[in-house]
Amino acid sequence: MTATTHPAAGDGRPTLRQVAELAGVSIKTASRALNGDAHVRDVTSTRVHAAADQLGFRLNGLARELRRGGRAASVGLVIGDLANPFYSRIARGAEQVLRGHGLQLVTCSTNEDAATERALTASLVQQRVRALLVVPTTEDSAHLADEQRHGMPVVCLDRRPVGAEIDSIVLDNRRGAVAAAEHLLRAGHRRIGLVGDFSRLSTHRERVAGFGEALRAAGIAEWQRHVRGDSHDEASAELITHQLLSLREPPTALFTTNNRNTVGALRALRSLGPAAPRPALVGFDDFALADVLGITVVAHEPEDMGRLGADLALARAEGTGPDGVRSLVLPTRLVARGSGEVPPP
Amino acid sequence: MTATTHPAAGDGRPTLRQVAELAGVSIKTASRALNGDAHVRDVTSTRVHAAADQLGFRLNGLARELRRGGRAASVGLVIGDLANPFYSRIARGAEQVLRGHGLQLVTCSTNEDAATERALTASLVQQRVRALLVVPTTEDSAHLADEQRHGMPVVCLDRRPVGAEIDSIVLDNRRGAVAAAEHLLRAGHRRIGLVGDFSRLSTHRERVAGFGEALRAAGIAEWQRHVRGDSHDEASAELITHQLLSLREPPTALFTTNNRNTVGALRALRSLGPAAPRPALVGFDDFALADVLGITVVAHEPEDMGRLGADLALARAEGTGPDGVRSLVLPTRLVARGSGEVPPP
DNA sequence: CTGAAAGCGCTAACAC
DNA sequence: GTGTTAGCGCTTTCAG
Repeated sequence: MTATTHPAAGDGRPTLRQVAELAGVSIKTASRALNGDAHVRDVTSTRVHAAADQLGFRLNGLARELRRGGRAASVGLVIGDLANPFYSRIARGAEQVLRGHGLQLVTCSTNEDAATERALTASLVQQRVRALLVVPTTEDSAHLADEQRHGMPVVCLDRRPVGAEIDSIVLDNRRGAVAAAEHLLRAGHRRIGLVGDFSRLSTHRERVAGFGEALRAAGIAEWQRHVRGDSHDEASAELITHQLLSLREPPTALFTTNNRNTVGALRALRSLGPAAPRPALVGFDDFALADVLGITVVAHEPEDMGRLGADLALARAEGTGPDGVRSLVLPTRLVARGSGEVPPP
Repeated sequence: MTATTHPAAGDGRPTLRQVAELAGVSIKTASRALNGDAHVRDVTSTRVHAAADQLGFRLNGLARELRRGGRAASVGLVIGDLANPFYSRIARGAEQVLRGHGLQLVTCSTNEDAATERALTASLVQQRVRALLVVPTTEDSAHLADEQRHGMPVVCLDRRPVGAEIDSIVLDNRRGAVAAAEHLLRAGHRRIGLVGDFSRLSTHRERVAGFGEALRAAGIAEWQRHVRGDSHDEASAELITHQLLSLREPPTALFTTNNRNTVGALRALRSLGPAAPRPALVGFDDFALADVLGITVVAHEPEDMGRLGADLALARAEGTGPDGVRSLVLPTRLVARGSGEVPPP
């Protein structure tokens, strides 16, 4: 009595055993042949491959990886929204590196929700991804530190993990913001509005800090008057822009601190009509058609962040990473295209 | 002699056995408790959970899925380029559906290369994803049909599989193109240029067919004179636009058949300078800032394609799919924003 | 060069 | 309610 439990036969796929039987060899020889092991006679190998092709055999990666150490052939990427070009470019960069290692990328969008982030990372850990690339939603990265402590390599992208010793790759937000502010100051602006992201994000805080630094250095003590935060989508950026421009003394220039806020601001400016005076504009993050629209931006390469993040994460996974916590800071560059060079009226 | 082979101890993660030992129960009871099985006394369950938390235990998904039928808790998505918003919106839609089923999305970019597509799908099959969502690169979908024959659910998105009985979800390309062409004809244009994608793609062919249909119906026999193809990136679209506009009798209107070609054309138009006569423009695919730029487009919802594709693929995976091959065609709608309503000079 | 046996971590079946 | 046993499909000893 074989007592064969048939929980669900994979899919209709044959197993290595069936290939071995058809080829008239042991299961181990079949394995060796299909894995390109040198210690197999050519004739044998050929026969095994023929049998495999005939049956439509594919190694079961789950079984293989389980036996080889219980880790999946993939890496997890946890981001805010896959459809935001900033994130999808990070994903693209990571994917490139992973492909070179025969690994695949599992992408998850958090919608910037902390609970979702925790659920997704837990799920990825359960799936035993080789490493975790995370754009953390909140400043509470304790759960990431936890996973790391239990052996899961974690690299934070774009935003710094707070209160946790975790590798990170972020932009030089402060200097990028300084460059943007100085650019506008140089054009003669003294009242500059800032349309910012969620205040809890390190990116936002660093960009505001750089902005304030540059304005204070220019003798503008009341720089905070036109600083707004907590706009993470185009609609709210549009609204905030309208509000700023409706002030008694409206800003003559705007610094929008992410790509969605820049788009929202552009939408607000357009709705003013062609006659209205246009404030100067500099945006953080480059975006599609910024060149066509002539928008001056603080540009950087999200792909690099993804690539470097994947490199570092894989090094950690293989135990070849650097000692101590690594914190990379990537440069930005100001690209002048017209909108930031307009003088005040 | 226990002969314990230690190929690589997962990561540093404890196993279910260790949790069971610490809790003083059998491994099966531990399994039941952690899986929320009803047949466990509350006290026992609590003790098991406490032990699990203490050890930082996470079920090994690989082992679980292997035992439960050899399929991974994920679905593969094979697309041209993750960083193209059209594709990333598809991914977003698919992800939403999968999350509802506790599954994750493995995204792979082919760069529109046929060999890469084959390699990636093979790799996903080996990884035993539950289903495959593919935007096929070529018209040779034989390898996809193969996988399907061996039990892997496959759904083609955006482009029709050729010579293979595979489910697909595509846009109503013909009618979208007809709408675009008629819109331009209505504005008075008779010489309309088309900047198209790779000729091998069903999307391209259907869009050209609809375009030709509308122009012929308007009595324009020589409609093919200004039709160009094989432009899949912004740079080549820009070049082709320049060439079209440099003809002795240049088109007075343009139909760009995908988002990248529209952007390329816009770049070309901008470089003409503000004084030059602007051809009218209608683009296939909506895109960010099209509203701000006032570009008339044939719009549709890529997220829907991803969602419906995931729904169908999962239904197939669970054996609850419809009989026969399913071929869904999603509608498009023309959004007039100015660029398509300009009359000829 | 080839094979037999053991077991990765988990769950299904069937006892008790 | 709980435990025992077998085995998912593969690779890794170790023996020939």
